[in-house]
Amino acid sequence: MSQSSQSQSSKSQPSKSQSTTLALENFLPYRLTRLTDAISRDFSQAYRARLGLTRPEWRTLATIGQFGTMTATEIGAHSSMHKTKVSRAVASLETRRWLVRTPDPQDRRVERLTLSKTGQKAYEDMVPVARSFETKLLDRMKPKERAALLEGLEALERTTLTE
Amino acid sequence: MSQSSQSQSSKSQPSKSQSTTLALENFLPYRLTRLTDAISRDFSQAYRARLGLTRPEWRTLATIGQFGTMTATEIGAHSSMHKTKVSRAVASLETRRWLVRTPDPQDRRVERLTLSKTGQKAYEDMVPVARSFETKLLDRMKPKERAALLEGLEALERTTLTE
DNA sequence: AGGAATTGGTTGCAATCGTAACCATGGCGA
DNA sequence: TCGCCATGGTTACGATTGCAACCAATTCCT
Repeated sequence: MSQSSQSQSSKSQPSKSQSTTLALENFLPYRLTRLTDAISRDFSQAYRARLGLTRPEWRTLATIGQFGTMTATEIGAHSSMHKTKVSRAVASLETRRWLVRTPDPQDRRVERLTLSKTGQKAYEDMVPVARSFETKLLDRMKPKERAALLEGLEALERTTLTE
Repeated sequence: MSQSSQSQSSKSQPSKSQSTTLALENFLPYRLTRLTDAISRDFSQAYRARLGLTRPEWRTLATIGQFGTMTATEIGAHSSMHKTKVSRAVASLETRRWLVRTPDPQDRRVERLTLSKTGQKAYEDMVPVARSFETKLLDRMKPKERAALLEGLEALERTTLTE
């Protein structure tokens, strides 16, 4: 599925003693980035091919699609994106006419962002694609493994993310 | 630990029906990238602060440190990096005099890359740091969760990575 | 033996990204 | 009400990235 990462050279053996050495291929941060890069690159192909979106644009679309109307700051908070990324993604979606800005009458610094009809269509087009991508990913694992992954991820998120 | 990702807006509720909507925060590719970004950013701070290395440079150092002597292509294969990344990282480590290139007498396209004494020192300096980073990460989880994470990750790697 | 295709590695270029600086508005205390 | 800090959002800039093109050396095929 993923051609993005090269294959491991499975034959080469360490020439240094175990204790002085770190096995990169077993190192958790490395494993996570490698896995994540491959998966998110595969998935990004889906929305890039289908909608011509970049990743920040997809996340922005997904967030507004999920909640209906949001401010740029809220989008950033919900999709873990820096505000400059959100700003540029919003600008790009706006020129595509997939979203509309309306000034907030209460606070003129704020812009309320809403999907246009076209943007909404695009979102609704992508939801089943995303769902099936995730399903395919999980369905290749045994039920026990799948459960383990979700439990483990949740635990790691709990201890790592929310301060 | 990680200030890199913003906190979730835990109060906002979806304004769309469940079925038409995708909950980004539960979407596996999103969860993985968010988690991975946070972790690898935290870890990168460690080697950036200590050694002044970028991520490709750290991976290169780690790979040569692990195997002793390698070619650029082998480094890329073992650390999942594009050859241009490896090329630039090697060049940078070379100007620091942390590694040495020696031409391969058998095949003059190839360069054999070895750590200098200084580079070796730097590597040996980082190994315990990396180990303790990983340990700290895992030690905050309950044993059962830790086991689940590792089992789940392995399974996902198995079905996703190795074609 | 002698091109054609492959491999190892580097470089140019355009796109993307994060940091910091910035502008405008709003909240707040004296 | 005035000044000051905080907030929402955009932009300029340098650094990093991936892709494609490239050069040199090797292997393959006939």
